[in-house]
Amino acid sequence: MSRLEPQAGAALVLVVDDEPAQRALLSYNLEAAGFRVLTAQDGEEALLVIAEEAPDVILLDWMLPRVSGIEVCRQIRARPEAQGSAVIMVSARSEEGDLVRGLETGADDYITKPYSVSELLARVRANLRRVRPSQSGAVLEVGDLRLDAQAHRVHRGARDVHLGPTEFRLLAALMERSGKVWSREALLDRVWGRDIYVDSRTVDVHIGRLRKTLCAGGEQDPIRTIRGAGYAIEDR
Amino acid sequence: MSRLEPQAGAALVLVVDDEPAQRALLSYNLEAAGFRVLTAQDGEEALLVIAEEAPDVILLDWMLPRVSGIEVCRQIRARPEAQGSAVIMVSARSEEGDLVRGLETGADDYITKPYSVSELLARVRANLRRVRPSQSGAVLEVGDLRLDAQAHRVHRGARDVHLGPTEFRLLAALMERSGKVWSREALLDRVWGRDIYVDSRTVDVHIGRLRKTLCAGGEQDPIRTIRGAGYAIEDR
DNA sequence: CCAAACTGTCACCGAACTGTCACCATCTGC
DNA sequence: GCAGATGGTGACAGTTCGGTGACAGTTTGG
Repeated sequence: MSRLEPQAGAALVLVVDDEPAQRALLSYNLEAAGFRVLTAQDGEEALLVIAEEAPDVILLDWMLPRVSGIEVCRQIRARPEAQGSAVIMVSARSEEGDLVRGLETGADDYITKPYSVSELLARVRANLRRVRPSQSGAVLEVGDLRLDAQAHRVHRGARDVHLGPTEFRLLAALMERSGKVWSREALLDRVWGRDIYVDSRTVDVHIGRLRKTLCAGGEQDPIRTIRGAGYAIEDR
Repeated sequence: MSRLEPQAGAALVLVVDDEPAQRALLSYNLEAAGFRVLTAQDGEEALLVIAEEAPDVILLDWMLPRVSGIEVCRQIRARPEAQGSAVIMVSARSEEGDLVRGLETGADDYITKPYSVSELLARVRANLRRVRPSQSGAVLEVGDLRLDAQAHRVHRGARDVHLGPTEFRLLAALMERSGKVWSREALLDRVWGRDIYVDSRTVDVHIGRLRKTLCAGGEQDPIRTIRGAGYAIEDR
């Protein structure tokens, strides 16, 4: 496996582990596979990072000092910003009770030590595929809309629709969670990136442009405006 | 665990296994946990069922006659109707290569035999939570009222109800604790926020508007006024 | 190097939403 | 039945919010 440069659009993985050596090992392997990696050494730090960066996948060590992993997991799941993240618990124990408790608490998956690098990466990718379908070349479908992330192509029914880069990412975000209401801030984060500063009204303008293009054939508007809250895309 | 009747809204699980005894065992346990269950004895039958019923979760045995589970998994993933399903591979072998191949092929999860019933159910539920987020959480229901916080949407029976932001939050508060009597002050706190000061009669006006909208189809008023105390919403 | 495509911001407008009031119907205790 | 308290509601005016055309700056592709 060759070393890849993490790109701006690469998936973001948060590693939560109290042992520096573990963090370094995981980070190294994940970065080598092209992921962007953040680390935290305890639950408290993890929650801070999550609030700021909204990682796509969270690797959470079971044995944390002070607060147990399961408790951290529960806290993470209680945060609205973390709804879009997948949580993978990492544990030295393979006792079934732990597994069950972990999953019931809201973890999405579970890896038992010792694990191989390929298993780790497979798990991370499998979860990523679920949480961020558009980042893994999947084809998203909502109603008569089809978005092929790999081919960078959008169809409305039989019609081929051309979108600019921003509108494309915007539509991909909306379609990834159809029905979910995205606030303007969440969309800015997701589509424009965390550190870019643009006026939140800019989202409106792009939504307008997106609507115009999507409905150029006289179709019904698939984007719903929720006054005071944001936008959502919907099947009907 | 007591035996539950599978309800109309219950999640649908497809069990694919060639051994009748296995199918029966899995079906029994899943049904006992309240799931609706379908079965198929090979990949071909599975694909037929998937096309017709679009199950939420598919439990796929690795060792199938004629066509291997991994091949079936690939075929399932190729079907657009199966995009909304989670695939859990069930295997007797725990070799890592299989796991990796399974996940890379598009399986969402993996259970190794022997597994316990609680592990099975935990896995199914965890995957369900991902695939059908609305079936496990943010939806409030009281009588024929349904409020989906994620989608910011309200239904009265089959009718789609449109509410303004304030009415939406007001209804959400009432529904969150159905039966509880909310004083005007408590509602002001909860819906308008602690530091905003508005006349407490304003609550009355919004309750009135809410009632009008909720009963626009001639339905019964779901909001009860408790003279001298406040308001409550109720199932009846 | 130029034209076309794409972006972000602004200003303006209409629609939606809000809070308050006045007036009336009910209810409560006496 | 009466007076006072309580709750329902239509009207209204002020405010906020979202849609959109215009425009200028920037990037892209040939």
